[in-house]
Amino acid sequence: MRIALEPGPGSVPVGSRHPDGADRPDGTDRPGRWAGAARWQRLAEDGTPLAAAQPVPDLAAAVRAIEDDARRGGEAVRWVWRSARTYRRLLRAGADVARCHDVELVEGLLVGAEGRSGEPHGIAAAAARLAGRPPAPDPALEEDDDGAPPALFAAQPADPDSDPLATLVAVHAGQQRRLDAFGPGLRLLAAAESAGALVAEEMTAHGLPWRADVHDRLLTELLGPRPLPGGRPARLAALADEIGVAFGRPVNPDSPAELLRAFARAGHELETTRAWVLRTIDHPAVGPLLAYKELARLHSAHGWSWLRTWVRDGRFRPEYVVGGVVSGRWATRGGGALQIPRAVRAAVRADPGWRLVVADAAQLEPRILAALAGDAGLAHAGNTGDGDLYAALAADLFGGDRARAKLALLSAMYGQTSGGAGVLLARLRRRFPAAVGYVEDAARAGEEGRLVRSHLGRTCPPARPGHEQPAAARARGRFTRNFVVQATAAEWALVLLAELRHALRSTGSLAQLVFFQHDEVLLHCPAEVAGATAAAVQEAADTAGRRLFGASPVRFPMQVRVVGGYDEKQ
DNA sequence: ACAGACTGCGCC
DNA sequence: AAAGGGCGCAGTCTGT
Repeated sequence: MRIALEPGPGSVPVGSRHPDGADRPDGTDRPGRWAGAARWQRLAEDGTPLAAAQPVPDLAAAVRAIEDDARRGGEAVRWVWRSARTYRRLLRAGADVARCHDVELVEGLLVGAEGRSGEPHGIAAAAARLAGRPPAPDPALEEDDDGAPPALFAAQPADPDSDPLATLVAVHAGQQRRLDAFGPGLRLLAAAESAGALVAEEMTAHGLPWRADVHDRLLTELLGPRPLPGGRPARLAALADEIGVAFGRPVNPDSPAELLRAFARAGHELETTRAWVLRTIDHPAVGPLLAYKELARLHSAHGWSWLRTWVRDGRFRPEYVVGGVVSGRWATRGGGALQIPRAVRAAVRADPGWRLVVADAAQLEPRILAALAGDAGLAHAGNTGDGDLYAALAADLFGGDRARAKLALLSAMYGQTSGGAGVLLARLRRRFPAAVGYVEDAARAGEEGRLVRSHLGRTCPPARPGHEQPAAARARGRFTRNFVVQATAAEWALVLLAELRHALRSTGSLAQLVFFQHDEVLLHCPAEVAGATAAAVQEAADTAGRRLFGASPVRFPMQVRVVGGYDEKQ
């Protein structure tokens, strides 16, 4: 059964915060009541209403009751809501759910699949689309967390369709019909994307354990003592001085233009000041400049000001944007969560008595390609030896040179041909014609202006006009070539997350999903369940492989570490 | 003063 | 002949 849920304007969680206003140390809020005009309506699987809409006086308690009943063997429920903002509010009120249908995320998938990429996919636009009205640009659907109503409903009080619950129910039913027009893949993707939204909200609520004291110590070791706000750390100032001395006059190392002029005066005409270019020239400023660049980046991107902004009560809580990237990868808003540099990963530490389970999919993208293309040879290469696909490939085809094997494979998936990649690619093509042919077909589709789709049906947005020039067409080909692999890898990871979450919930595990980055998951769990948690991750990976590719021989091994700190090898 | 483009680099 | 996919972020530069 499904239940469409609309918290409605003005409903706010009451008493859900700790008395002092802070989150509880375990990252959860105290269960609270949810006052306001919440309503819900029971639906059949196809979205048809089974009963009249009902007001729900205490939403969080009501949701908890239904979920508890399902856990005890009652009917399973899939909650239908407008967006994960509803779930964020439920979580704060102390209610979590097993399954949902996220209307705005599904609308995004459908809009793309129907060849209308770029059209808005908020509920207002979805309702307009359903009614055959021109898709009005989405009003700012941003709604603050404490429940200010979105402008959408406030703006149309007289419209009978402005009943938010009725709109939700109608759009959801329409989505069920539209999903029928596509294969089962898109349905699976819709469910996985929705589950991903649950995971994302829960990960933000749990937070990634982050030791501010360790981070501060690392920064101090590398940069010198913490400077006054806005100030430049001692180590950076010293390096800037060294650079000035090397050039014979002060140069701002943060200004590429100044650096180019300074190098030109010294007889080095450079195109850019990228680090790999600087490494090729012989000048006394290069050493300190490279050191400066590395440390300046650490300071500005993940330094003390980042720490103060993003870490509270021992947790880093990035906001994940599910499906925020065209390929379906997640993005994050603020905090640079997907670019945590290795240099500060030691600050990610499990609580006392707890462990981190760090799991990443080994060589995910080539394995995805093998499965997508049905390339038995490449699948076999991934299953030989100790599971190192690149090493197997190297032994088989590249005289044991793992680096060249990796370059060849990545070139096939990214469209690179420089650096000798073209020759390696030719060798790869002869050995794995299905896999290489698959990405080359995708590249050709892009060059010819056609659309490509992921395995489950996420559709790449069409090229913008002006891509008729050869250079642009080739760029488009590289994009579509990569899209089919990256987007399918992203949906595999999404299904893994959904399966893992399901497994943890159904066993009552205390393990928490706390971080996700493309092909890597971090869990935080009591030490005594770390082994079981690690096993659950591999099981979820296997299940994800079967869900996407059925009986494919391709395996998806996870490299799992059970550690105290994110930087530890094991 | 502000916005947006550009540069360069972190992660996958 | 040459041709490297996807992001977010901070700082500089440019245009208004």
